[in-house]
Order: sequence, then C-alpha cells, then structure tokens
Amino acid sequence: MTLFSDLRWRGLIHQTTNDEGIDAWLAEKQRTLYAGFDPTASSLHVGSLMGLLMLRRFQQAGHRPIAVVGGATGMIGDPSGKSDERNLLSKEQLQENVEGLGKQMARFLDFDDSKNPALLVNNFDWTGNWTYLDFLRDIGKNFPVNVMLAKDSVKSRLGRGEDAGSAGMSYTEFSYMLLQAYDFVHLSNEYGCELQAGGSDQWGNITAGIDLARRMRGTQLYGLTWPLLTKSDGTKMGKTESGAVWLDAERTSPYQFYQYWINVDDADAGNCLRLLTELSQDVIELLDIARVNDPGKRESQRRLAEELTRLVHGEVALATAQKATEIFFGAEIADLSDAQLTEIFADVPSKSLSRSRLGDGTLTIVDALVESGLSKTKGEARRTVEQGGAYINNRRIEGIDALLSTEYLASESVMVLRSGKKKYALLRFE
RNA sequence: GGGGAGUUACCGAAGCGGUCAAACGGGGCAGACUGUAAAUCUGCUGGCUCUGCCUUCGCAGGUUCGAAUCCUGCACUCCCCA
Repeated sequence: MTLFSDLRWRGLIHQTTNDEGIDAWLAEKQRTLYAGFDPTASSLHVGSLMGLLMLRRFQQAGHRPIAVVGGATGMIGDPSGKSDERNLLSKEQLQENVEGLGKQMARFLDFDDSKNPALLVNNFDWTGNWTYLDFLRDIGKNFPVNVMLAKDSVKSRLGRGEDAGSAGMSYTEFSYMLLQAYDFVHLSNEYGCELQAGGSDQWGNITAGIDLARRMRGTQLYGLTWPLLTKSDGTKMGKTESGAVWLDAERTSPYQFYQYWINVDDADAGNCLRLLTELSQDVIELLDIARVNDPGKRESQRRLAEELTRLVHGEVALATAQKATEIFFGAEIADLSDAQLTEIFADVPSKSLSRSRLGDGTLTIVDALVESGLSKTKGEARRTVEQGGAYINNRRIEGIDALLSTEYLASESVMVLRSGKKKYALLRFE
C-alpha cells in the first residue's frame, strides 16, 4: 500500500491540491514537506498530534519532514478557525514556547537519520529581518485584496448581520496569511520543500503560499490537509473539564494521558485508531470487529491508550501508567516501594504524619480519613467506614475503631487511603 | 411616604408552642448494578469525647416549665399603592 492510499484509508486526507496526481507524485521520489506548529503554549497538546504524526508518517515512508514553529507567525496570531481576535504573546514567552515545542518533537521525528533527517526551523529566523517597506513591496504586492477577503478565515470574521457573533478582525491578523504564505516560498527555496500539510482550517493559508510561489518564482507547490480531530458529538478531541490534554508529562501526567484515551467513546475509538496510531489496517479492522461484538472489553481503547502513551511518553511511563490503572481500579496494593507509590500516585494528595502515631495505638481509620483530607469531619469519616467505603491499600476496612499500625503500610513509609470508588490520598509516616 | 409578604441547614422549600437537628426535592457522600459510560436502586447527609452531649431555623432582647414556632425592637429582601 502506498503512503497516500494508507492516509486516505485512515481518513487523514481532507483536501489536496492535486487529487489525481499526488499519489504518483509522492511515489516518484523523496519529497520534502512541512507542517507548522503554533507556539501558543510551551507544550504540544493532543491537537498537535495530527501534525506530528503526519510528518512522522511521511518520514517513515522515506520523505523529508520539516517542522516549522511559528516564532514569527505566533506573534501575529492565526485567525483561521478563531472567532475572536487573539491576545498577542510577548517575545520572551514565544521564545520559551518555541524551545519547549522543539524538545518534544524529537519523540516523533528523527532528526539524525542519514537519508532523510527531519528538520526543525523557526520562521522568525527568516521573517524577523524584513522591514515593513520591503515586505509590502516584495510580498504584499502579490496579494490581491479581493482574494484575501474571499478566504473563509477572513469572511467568517467580517460577516455582518446574520453572523452576529463576529468579532471583527484587526489589520494584524488580516496580514497573517502573507507571513505563512511566504514561509512556504522560503522553505521551497531553501530546502526544496514542495508540499505543505496542515489541518483543514489551514487550507486558505496553504493555497495562499502556493499562489505566492507561482507569482514570485513560477514554481508549482502542493498542499494537503487533514480533517480536524473531533468527537462524534462534534466537540474537540483532547479537551477535559480541567483543560487541554498536553503531551508534556509535567502538565498531563502519563497516567492522565493514558486514562484520557482509555475513556474515549466507542463511537470515536475507530477514528482515533486510524488517525492517531500507526497500527496497520488489518489490526485496526480486527479491533473494529471486536468492538462491535464485545464493546465492554474495550480492546480498542486499551490499544489506543497503549500506542499513544508509548509514543508520547515511552515504554517505561506506559508501564507505570498501566500499573497505576490496575491499582486505581481496585487491585490490592502490596510489596511496592515508596518510590513506586510516589510515582503511581503522583496526582494524588498526600500528607505527612509522625511515624510514632502508628505505634501508640491512637490512630484510627476515622482519624486517618480526616487527616488525609478525604473526609471533612469525623462524622463524615465514620459514615464512610460504616457504609463500607473506606479502604487502605485497596482493602476494605470494617469497623470505625480499626487501629492503624505499621502492618498497614504499603511500602516503607506510605499508606494508601481510599474513600469510595476512586478518591485516593497518601499518608506518609516519617 | 402608605400597605402587605418574607428571611429555615449546601440550594430550593415545609414546619407555626413540646414527639424538631427540623418533612420533601435537588445537590453531595457511600453501597449495589455496570464497560473506569449513562440510567436505576439502597443508605447516609450539623458537630462531638455518640444509647448521651453541644451548636443551629436573619440579628438582639422578652413571655413560657419548654420557642424555628408567641411578643418587642433592629437589619435586609420582595410585592402593591402614591
């Protein structure tokens, strides 16, 4: 199967500038392509996965990927797909973000390959030195305003009347597409880059780049977009109540990341497997069948979580996330070390108590629940225990008078308390 | 300025002299069921040194053996008439 037919099968192709020819064009020889990443935060998130994986798929197929971080375009703000004018980030903040993104990309792309190494560039490097007058004369001259006004990203913001929510648009954002268009021209000059890939909201910017290249140099460039990653209910993938799902372990722990995918709706699982994993068509189709026959087993979600966690956080973090999952969903906790518990329960509140309280026979289960913060009052703690909702190391504790001693420790000095199904807290006895 | 209604626990809302820590609903917390879903069902839901004690029914006083319930004053909210 060719790269392109695989992408098609996965549903990764939304539009191309050359539907009939692109498959053969890619098969013909090594091509260089690029995709851009917005440095609006210092970490990539689930939304960036599509782009990273796209570049990765191309690299694995022997092509040469360029990841462009928008140090310059980020200063302007891409209006595509946005209903409101964006706040500008400071230069310092942008610089920090650009560096953060670069580090994460090494997980997905091989920058040292001898045949087709990936490349990471920052468009500030070639855009920062333009003077305003030069830019207007050399670039701006090639942009008919009527064409610019016809782009969806502009139209949707200028719509009057029926589109009452439209927020207008500043000249700054209106100029955005010129910068991105020039990126493409620059990359084609500098690196022979002929293809730009992006989310479907990038179509207008991509074609703007292709037009500019034709006008300035008479060269033919190509574009390709992937669909936006949305759930069956129409909302964006990668958002939780507590915010975006990040690829940075500091922001979204590997456990939370793993859990996010485990909880993907049945209706979205097939799509996610196709769009976000590198599993083969055979494997994915078997998972589709399994999902219909035995949805309760959730093999698709497990596989999805496994593949993505491994890719983003590595094998070791995956193992920890899986171990944590086992524990969080009831497995009795025993024979672990402080270090392991600390890692698994990284997201759980903990409290330190004096070790002597374990020896003197005064610390009851009720006290422990209150100390840990799992219960607000002793009355509440008592109720929890009486109703069978109190656990230490995932073993139910009966009787409100139960005294805690060192034999309840799960490791050298840590005890794992749980109230109800999934509220955990650690007590450290030091 | 005149007349009326109200202020109850996390929220809404009963209670109108003792059996009221206060009905009922929502929320919350546990349990069962279950696919780490949704729905459903059950129990609990002021605090504590817990067969009892303490603090709560706008605030402050008073009547009474006894008040969330009656009286007086104060504060705030709402409605009607000017």
